[in-house]
Amino acid sequence: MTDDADTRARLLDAAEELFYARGVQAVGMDELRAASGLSLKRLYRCFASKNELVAAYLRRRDARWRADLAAYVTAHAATPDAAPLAVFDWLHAWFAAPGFRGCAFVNAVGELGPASADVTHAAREHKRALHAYLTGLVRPLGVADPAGLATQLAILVDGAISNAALTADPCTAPQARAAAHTLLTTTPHT
Amino acid sequence: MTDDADTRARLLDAAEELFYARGVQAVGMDELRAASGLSLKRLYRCFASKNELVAAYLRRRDARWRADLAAYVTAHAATPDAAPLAVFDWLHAWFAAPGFRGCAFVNAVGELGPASADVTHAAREHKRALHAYLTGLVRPLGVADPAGLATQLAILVDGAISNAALTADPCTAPQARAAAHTLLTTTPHT
DNA sequence: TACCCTAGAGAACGATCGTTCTCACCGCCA
DNA sequence: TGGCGGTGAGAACGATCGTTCTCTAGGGTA
Repeated sequence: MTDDADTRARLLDAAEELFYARGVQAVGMDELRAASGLSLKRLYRCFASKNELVAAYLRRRDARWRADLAAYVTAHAATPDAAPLAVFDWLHAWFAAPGFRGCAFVNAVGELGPASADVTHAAREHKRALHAYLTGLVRPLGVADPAGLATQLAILVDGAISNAALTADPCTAPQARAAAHTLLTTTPHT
Repeated sequence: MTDDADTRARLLDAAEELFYARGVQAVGMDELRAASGLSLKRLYRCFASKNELVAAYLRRRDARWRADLAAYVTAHAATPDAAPLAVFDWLHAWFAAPGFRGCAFVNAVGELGPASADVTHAAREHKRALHAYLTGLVRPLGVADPAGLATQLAILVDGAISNAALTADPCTAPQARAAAHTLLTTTPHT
């Protein structure tokens, strides 16, 4: 058995679950070995170091998080106007889900921050991609400044996540949704 | 010399600088000893464990952070209407300050989270106090739902902090301020 | 059957962690 | 002057970390 895609997936599954639930530094490589069922040798053949594994964990989580969000929005938004608000409905469900513990990228940067350039880069890429997605959602609405409005929505998204993580109250999401609704209806149109 | 207030202050100064800059787990007790100039014995007489020191660091940072914010707002807000917006001007200056690295409480909870009840409690108290402060700022404006509006403003504050921390762009603050302005002017009044 | 390459299990390693202990030393009261 | 309680400096301790190494076992090929 070489380090094929299935092996990587199993390892990343274990890494995501443990890293997100307890933080990066609180999870040791031996625990990852036990959770993934792999041997240490294969683990280190997939990722040469813990840093690489952490970076891969963040990259995959970014892709999956945004794919889940986009799938929900396209499934639940009947009209283009409803799409930006559906983002906050998805957040509401996420906040209430067991194991929710805030933004994995904010947590990772707060924990490792300046010590790991890979983590900082992955987090920055995540936020940039989210902003681009939100810009795409508001552009069809014919607003005057899609990028600026997307930035304001992104601030609401991040704020809702942080607030929900600290207060453990999922109802932060409806409040953020209401604020987004206000911003969307009062922003100037072309 | 006993563990008087000056000793505690020096230790907490060092702890705040190091914990905030590099994360809690990345800073060892020996480094705190070197940075504070205290001996390990006195250090452990002030705080019986690292956990207690971390909790004290967060409590003092909460008090100072909110005092600084309140002082700025009272000094720079000419009218009650300007007060909530002044919050975001203060954030703007903070984001641009050297060493800014996001919300200390979000970072600490993300790093230690479920493993430390004291940290979670301190962070929750911080957010609760901020919400109470914002409620006090919007109440004189005669809005219909001061607490709800304060929650929305708190979401903007947290979102601006997270965004600025990840993107290293202080201009998140003006965008959050603009969003706050929209919310303030369109909220129903009594 | 004999050989060899690889994999798994886990011991080993050096570093570092939080915490405690040792020990020489100093100011203080009798 | 002579003990004495408390101090600072740092060694020591057990635990745990990320990473590497050893050793054994097994399966494919000639």
